[in-house]
Amino acid sequence: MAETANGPHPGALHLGTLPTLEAVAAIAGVSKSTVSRVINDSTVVSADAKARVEAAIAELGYAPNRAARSLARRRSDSLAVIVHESDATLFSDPFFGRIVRSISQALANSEVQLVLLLAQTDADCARVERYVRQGHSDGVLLVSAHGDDPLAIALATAEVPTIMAGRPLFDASLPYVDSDNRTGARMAVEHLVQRGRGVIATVAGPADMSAGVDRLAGYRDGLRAAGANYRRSLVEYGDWTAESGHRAMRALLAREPAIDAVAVASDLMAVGALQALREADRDVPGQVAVVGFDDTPLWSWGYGAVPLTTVRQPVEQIGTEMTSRLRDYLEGRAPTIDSVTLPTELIVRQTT
Amino acid sequence: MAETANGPHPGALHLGTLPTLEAVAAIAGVSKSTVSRVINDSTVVSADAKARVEAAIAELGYAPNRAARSLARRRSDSLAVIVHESDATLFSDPFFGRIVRSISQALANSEVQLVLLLAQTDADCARVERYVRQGHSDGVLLVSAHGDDPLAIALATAEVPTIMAGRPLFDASLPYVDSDNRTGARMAVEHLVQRGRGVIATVAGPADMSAGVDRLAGYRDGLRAAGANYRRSLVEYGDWTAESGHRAMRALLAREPAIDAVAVASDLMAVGALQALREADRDVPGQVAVVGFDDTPLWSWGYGAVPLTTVRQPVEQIGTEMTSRLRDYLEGRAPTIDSVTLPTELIVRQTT
DNA sequence: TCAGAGATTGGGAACGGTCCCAAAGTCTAG
DNA sequence: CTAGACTTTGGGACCGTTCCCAATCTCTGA
Repeated sequence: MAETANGPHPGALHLGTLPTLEAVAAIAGVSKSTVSRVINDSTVVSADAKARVEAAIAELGYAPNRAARSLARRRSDSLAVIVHESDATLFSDPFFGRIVRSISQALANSEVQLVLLLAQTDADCARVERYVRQGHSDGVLLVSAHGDDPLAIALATAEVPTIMAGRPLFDASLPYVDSDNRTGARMAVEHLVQRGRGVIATVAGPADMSAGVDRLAGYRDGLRAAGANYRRSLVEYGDWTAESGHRAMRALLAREPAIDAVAVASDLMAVGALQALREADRDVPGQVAVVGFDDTPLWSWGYGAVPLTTVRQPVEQIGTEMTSRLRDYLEGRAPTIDSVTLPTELIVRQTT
Repeated sequence: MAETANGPHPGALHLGTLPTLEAVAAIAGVSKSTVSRVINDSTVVSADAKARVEAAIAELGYAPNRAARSLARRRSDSLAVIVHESDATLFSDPFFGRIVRSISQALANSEVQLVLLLAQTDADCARVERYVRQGHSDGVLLVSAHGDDPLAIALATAEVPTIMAGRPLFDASLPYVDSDNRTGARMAVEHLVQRGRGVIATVAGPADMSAGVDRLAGYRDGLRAAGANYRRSLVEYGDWTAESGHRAMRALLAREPAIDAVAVASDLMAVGALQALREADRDVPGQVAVVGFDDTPLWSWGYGAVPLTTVRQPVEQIGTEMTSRLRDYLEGRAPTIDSVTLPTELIVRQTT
């Protein structure tokens, strides 16, 4: 440490030679202030001065120093994307990747940086919370696996503008962007009813996550709407993994062999369920119809099975919507951050 | 813009109240310099002063302002992770997520931020290059899908310390961390030979990516080592997707129905190949043995098929190794960034 | 002709750290 | 007792912006 502090820093050598605002001012023959005005699109600059400054900027390849700007503006021009998946279970779930990618894209043509913070252990959470609390980023996009995320609660009490992906279960007053899980699940059941299925089961998600809870509620809505013949609900819970879907489907078949349809709360669990059905020699969709949820690109195509009928949720749109809402607030275009629920859509393929 | 510049910035309100180094100094009854020394672990501070400063820091909940520190140190304390996947094909590949996650973890208990930059279009690339060139981050971790990535070439010529995931095909002088694809593929073939297979084909990756090229070379190495009976190589190319694996496997079967083993250059392509074999009524591993490559957690477990024998590459280790090598250089612990090739490992499951 | 309004511009004090340099204090050896 | 070395401390310039304030310049209308 002492060594690097004294000697020149090898990786920072090129930084010293970067052009500054002063240099631009000197070349353009104006003051720092004027250059600053041009950079920040202030209208009170004469066309002449503006042209000279722009020429100088182009000549030098100047770009403002972020650190200096942040310091003066007292704003970091960066947003923290916190991904909290305490469980390695969700490792293979492309949901996180898709969300992060869409946030990144939404930020692409702005000056705002995306600082990615992954939290898995409790120690990570504490570190992340400290980081955010210290005002190192202007706002937070929280992508959490959990309905009762302690991190969410912490951020809700801190004064950091935050928006979540997915409705928090504990009703903090944190704004969120979610997809309409309940209606989506209801549509899935209605579709199964229309196909003439009589005994409709479900593999539900965890009861401590809003996506799990809402999709189960939608399943029940669907049964209720279908009338007296559908009064009996058949529920087994999974944890989003394919194995859990496999296990749940076996349990359902054991409980009620007459099942002729199942609404599964995620595509990945549906993959497991399909495997269980194959092992039980049930033809899909001949004997049992299956609907998934998510429309995960790969799995929905049905490798190792028939292309999956599923409910699509607009994952990318969740990311872009989160980003724009947070930025609208930060940049004063909106007085508050409001929650929103985006529509889901039934995609009929070959398992129903 | 003018509006937010004049009025108070809603999202930045809390920033104004954060404790500063001066405040700490005042409370501890020492100078700014001394506080700075304590923060930066300078040894030339008396135990007494150090204790007082630490007490003051704890009392105020002080943390240094990143922007101010960056400005003074002329260093950003952030690393850019650039993910360049020009092709949405690779969308579902968890490789990128795993790499990013491991980099993040490697950075977890340091003060270094991870700034994520995703590039898909050419415009993205240009923007990313500009960003990096301007010295906004101390170094770059480049995770690229392409062997001849223009971004890589640009960074190689720029003076930004950079390390790549995967050997670049064009031999820029960029350092990289890669896994030993060639040896891995050879081990796969040797294993098939040991199992008594006689006609061993391969589904290769793209010829313009080092992973594709190296794994194909390893396949050929394996055949050559197996002797005269194995002189004939059977190659079809895929593009890492399951569909392409499916297509390639069908083509191989058409060319040579006597195939009794196939080394596939990725697990995902192996999933497609397995599907093709199932459609062709070949029993796996009875009639045809299959080896994949990657050991992708989900697919290797064999949903919709038998658990896949495969070659494991240490994806997470690639991420941590990239990070530590880059940091060793940046912090003056290493004079240069050296490339390294990490060992791969054959994981025998049930498809061979 | 000239006051006053409006449009431009420049000067310079922050912003919150780092780090060079010199001053003050402490100790050892001659 | 004191020069010289070493340890510890404080002062203050500087990093590259932003933005407030005052100065200058131009133009209009009485």
